[in-house]
Amino acid sequence: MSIYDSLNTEQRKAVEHTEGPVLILAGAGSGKTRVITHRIAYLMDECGVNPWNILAITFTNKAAQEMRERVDKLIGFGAESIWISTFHSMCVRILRRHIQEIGYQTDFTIYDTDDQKTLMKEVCRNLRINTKELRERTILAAISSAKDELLTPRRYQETHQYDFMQKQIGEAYEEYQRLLHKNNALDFDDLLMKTVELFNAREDILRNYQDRFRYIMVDEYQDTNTAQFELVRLLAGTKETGGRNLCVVGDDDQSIYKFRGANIRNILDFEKVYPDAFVVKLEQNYRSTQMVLDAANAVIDNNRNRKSKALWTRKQEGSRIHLRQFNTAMEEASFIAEDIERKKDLQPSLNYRDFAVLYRTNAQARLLEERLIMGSIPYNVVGGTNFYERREIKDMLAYLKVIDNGRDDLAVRRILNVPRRGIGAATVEKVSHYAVVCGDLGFFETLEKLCDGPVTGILSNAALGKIRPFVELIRSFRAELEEGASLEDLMKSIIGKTGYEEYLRDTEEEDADDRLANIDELISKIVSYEEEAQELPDFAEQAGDTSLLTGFLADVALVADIDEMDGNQDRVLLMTLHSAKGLEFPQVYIAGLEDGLFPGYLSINSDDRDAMEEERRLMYVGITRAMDDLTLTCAHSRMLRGEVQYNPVSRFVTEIPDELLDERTGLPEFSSYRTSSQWGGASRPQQSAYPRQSAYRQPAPEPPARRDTRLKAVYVKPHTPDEKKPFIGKASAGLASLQKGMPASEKPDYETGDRVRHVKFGDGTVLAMEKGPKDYKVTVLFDDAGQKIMYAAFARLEKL
DNA sequence: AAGCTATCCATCTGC
DNA sequence: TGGATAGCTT
Repeated sequence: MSIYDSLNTEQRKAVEHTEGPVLILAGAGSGKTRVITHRIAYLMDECGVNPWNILAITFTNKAAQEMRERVDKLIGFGAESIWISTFHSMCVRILRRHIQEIGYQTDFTIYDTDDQKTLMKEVCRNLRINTKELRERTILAAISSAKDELLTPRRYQETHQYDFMQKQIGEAYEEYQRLLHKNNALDFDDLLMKTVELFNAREDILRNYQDRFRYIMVDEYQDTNTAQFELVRLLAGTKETGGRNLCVVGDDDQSIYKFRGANIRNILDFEKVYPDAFVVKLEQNYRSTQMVLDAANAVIDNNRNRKSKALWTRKQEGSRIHLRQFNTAMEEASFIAEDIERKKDLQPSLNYRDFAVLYRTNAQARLLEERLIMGSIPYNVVGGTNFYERREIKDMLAYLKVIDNGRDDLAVRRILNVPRRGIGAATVEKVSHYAVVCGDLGFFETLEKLCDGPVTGILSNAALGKIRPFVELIRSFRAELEEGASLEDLMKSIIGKTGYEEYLRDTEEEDADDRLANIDELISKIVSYEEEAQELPDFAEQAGDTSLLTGFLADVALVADIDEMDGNQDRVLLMTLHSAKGLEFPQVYIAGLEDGLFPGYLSINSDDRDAMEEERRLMYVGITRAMDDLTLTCAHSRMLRGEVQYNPVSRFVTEIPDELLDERTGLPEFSSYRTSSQWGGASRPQQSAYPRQSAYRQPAPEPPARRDTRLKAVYVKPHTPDEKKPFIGKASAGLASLQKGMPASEKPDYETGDRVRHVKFGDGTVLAMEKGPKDYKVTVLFDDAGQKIMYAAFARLEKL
């Protein structure tokens, strides 16, 4: 009996067809990851392929990690030498070794969306672009699409010279690239484009990688853009070079990233580019009930531009799709919270982690959060405000960036006056001007020159007196690093020497504790990065000849929201439909199903019919996340940007045949909804008289009274360390007060003197515990790692 | 230099 | 609604 016996016929074909181009059209839940992992195992076990000759590209770091684990389980050895990574981290690895060939330094930094915006502001200032008429974001979007299509500034200008605005964009693009280069920085799109550029410039380097990656697999192929396609095409090579052993896996029905450059033609035309491609369709679904699949098929059937396929399952028919409509978004949110509890009561085997609530826009999370908190239901929100986008984290990272790459002007300017050093805009202006005069020196370099050299007449002595300590400070950090300080030590030194903690406490007493906790969290991320790097045999190879710090900063720049998701905690998960791709849950809610919200008004008003088709694919992705039970909800009115909006029921709901939708069991007051005219099966929602009053005037069902106490009991259960994350994102700042009352800040089950265990630091003794406003601050003396002060909620200490 | 208020205006989705 | 920013005050 072999590991391949568990595969179905089609899966097995896909696994065993190892040579030449292969296209696997894998419907949702058709065991795609199984196929890829088994294929890798097959290559190594049966075909004698070396693990280091295999490259597998996934969409997220999380997927990469999971794939490595699964391959590891399958073959037991050698999996660590396979390249499994995302496009972006693969490009970073390659560029770290070779980017000097195309004129950058190997310790380049990566700019995130925020940095891009800051840089673009400077571009617009330099070029006197009126940002009222042409917004930075518009320019950035245009540049991003250009890069996705591998258009250089020059090529862009050649093809966009007739329209004034496009001409301006062309110039902005050129200037933007100049500044990026000056800062030795790349943006996300550059990572791909520069790698292609490198391969085109240096055939020998390309040949090198072609020789190395004899077998290439690309997951989520429907979401690749032109640059990614080109990259893969180059690496796969020809029969002579590289071998063309390229296997792509995807589902055109799940292509949902057009807005970020994904080109659905990549998958639709794969057979045109590779006429000899072997094509396999995986249509058997192992995830969902027939009812869910029927709904998904019915919806996606309205799309014209697709390869036809139909999912089927051997799973039971399942219960019908639940559809609930409410007056307001508040009621909708309440219902979801209550329904989760109701289902758990009905089916005690269900855990919180079996539930996911999906929505179109991150803004919807807020209301849902509020109601979940009110119901004491533990949850996590995926995404929204990324951890690394928080101000205090960006400040810390900026220090690290300046220490690492003195040419990153943005970072220097960010921290120059943080904490306050009395260095203001006037001084910055003078310094940047002088930098230009000196022939485009870096900002920090200029500061150094002003401090060290006998330059006079630029800055007042008062200003110099403020700048000098800053320059010295950065130099001292660099010295520490050179003398072998760990990144952890460095971070602590930064906090200590800058007085960042006091700065936070002085300026924003309100959430200073949250922010400090975030910084603690950053430190523990650094610690685990350092540990992992030490364990990794080929770290040096990955990093080129750059430092640990450079590596850490790059890693940080490339984390996606979904990478941070922890599915192991017993919590309901809230996330956008986009983030949900690739995941599955027994119980799924899709909220906010209203025309104007989902599909969004932009796609409704768009001339491009494909915009609507993309929304529909998103709906398809949402539906197919459900294993057993799917609940669709919508509201007549919801508050959007400060005003109440009235939207008709989503057209996607009406695309689901009546017989797949349930009777409103248990909630009789809702049964009238379905009988109103707009719920008539396939008929389009009449965009008619909103708001409609009479039929919908019923209050949200009251929660059963007993619920609260019972829940709290669950919540506090000692073996369920369901701590709230101390940080409260911008998006949910208003929830902070609600959360304060939560049992989350319950006293930990250990006390001073107890022995405890930490995931990273090992065992230790609690020296002190101090109650902060939201959480306990615990001081622990670890046997190996020394003394640490941490927040109880983060530390996740386990009493021994 | 830094903190405050008034005013504008907009954002879907994310590496 | 709330964030970003311009312009004002101290």
